[in-house]
Amino acid sequence: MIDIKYIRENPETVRASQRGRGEDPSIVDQVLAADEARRNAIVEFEALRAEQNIFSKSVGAAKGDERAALLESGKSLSADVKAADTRRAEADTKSQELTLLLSNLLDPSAPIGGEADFVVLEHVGTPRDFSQDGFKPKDHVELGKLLGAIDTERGAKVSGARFYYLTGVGALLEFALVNYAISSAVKAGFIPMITPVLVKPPAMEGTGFLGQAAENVFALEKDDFYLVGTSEVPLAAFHMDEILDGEKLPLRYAGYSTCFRREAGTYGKDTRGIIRVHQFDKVEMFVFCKPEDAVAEHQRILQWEKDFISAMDIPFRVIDVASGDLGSSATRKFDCEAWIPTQGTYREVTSTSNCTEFQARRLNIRMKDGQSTKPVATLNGTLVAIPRMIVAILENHQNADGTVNVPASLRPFLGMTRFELV
RNA sequence: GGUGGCGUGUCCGAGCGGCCGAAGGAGCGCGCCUCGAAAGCGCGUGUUGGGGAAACUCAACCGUGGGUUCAAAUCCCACCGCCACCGCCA
Repeated sequence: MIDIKYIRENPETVRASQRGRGEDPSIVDQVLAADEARRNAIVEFEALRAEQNIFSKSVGAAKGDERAALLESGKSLSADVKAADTRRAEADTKSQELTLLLSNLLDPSAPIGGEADFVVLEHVGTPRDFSQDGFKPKDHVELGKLLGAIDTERGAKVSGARFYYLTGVGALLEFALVNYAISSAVKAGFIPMITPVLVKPPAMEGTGFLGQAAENVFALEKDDFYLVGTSEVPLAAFHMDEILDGEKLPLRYAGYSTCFRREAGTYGKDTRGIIRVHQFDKVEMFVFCKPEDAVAEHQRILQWEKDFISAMDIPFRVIDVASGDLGSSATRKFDCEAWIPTQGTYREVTSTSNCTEFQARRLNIRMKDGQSTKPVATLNGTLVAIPRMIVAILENHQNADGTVNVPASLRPFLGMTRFELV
């Protein structure tokens, strides 16, 4: 949510931001109109209520006949107050609903455009030249089968398309990745967390996933729960309705959870393998910090992401995601994309967003800063999303015979240096 | 799933129709005392929104949402959460 005061004072900036995202700028004017109506309704209600408060006190003080007479006249006042209260509540709801439709303000340095208009910020490492090694790389599905690591057929049999089993060394690899991720996060000062994956509507709404992203959210309608698509949701909502001590910021959490995604509108995209699946595990970084520190913190999170991928010895690049592809909460987003040999391209493995105060306002998370109380900034970033990292590791570190070398950083966690054929 | 109890300010805890934004205590802040500190004493100490240069003032907030009433922390209903005991269970 954008601060309504800010919208009032800078409507043109907000309109421009909406346009930059390819969203409707006229919502801004609807928001302003609704806000005006809301404020008028409040003034009206408060005036009546003040009158009634004075009246009620006089009744309390009166005795006998005088009191009985007063009681009669109080009834119509009471009805007026009630009506004004109803109007106030309606105007408030309307204004709230409209304000929630607005996406976060755009960082002016974010590239403008759609999914394809990202800017490449840097390349790290060099894609391996398999012709030098004298063999054609196998894709992760094939390698997964040879190593007994991934079973997509049985995943489909049991749960349908985009489901899979991690088996044997595949399962071990997940545990190693998670352990490596959590232990390095703890070293960096993060508080490790295991979060709920079912959340109630306010948590989902507050993090901004029920807007344009709603079609990708699994819902348990019978029980009024949503399945989270990322632990960003329960981590952000962890401090919902709280006032944090400014001295204790930044608060950094590393959450491990399963993630569920409907992947609506991706029919025919990445249907092979485990690049795009309905369920996977992920370690997510989430930070609450002072608004003025958010940009620097965003860079820190990006650095932790780069460190992780580098530790896996995977070549990757960093992109500055374009305005139309940010999601409603982010003011700016950087993705790290790993080189996938059999696709001959870079694919997103991690992503970090600066949500400024957008989520904090929706979730009512504030900080004490000296005398004043104001919303905090929130940021999130992937430390490791398991399936995509497994894809990158298997494909990049494979040998001609189908065995796969284990990256040095993972060896202590796996107790092996190579995945052998089964 | 059953039964009983409970949700009040930073915390503990009283209030159970009007004089209650709310006693008392702890904590915290300021001052006195002291070489300094503790103890002691005095004063102060919630949030949000509106008006005002300010003093100040108006409205809302006692788990959440409804209802009754001229008037609700207080009565009624529903929901949520917590605690205890019983049953069941990873």
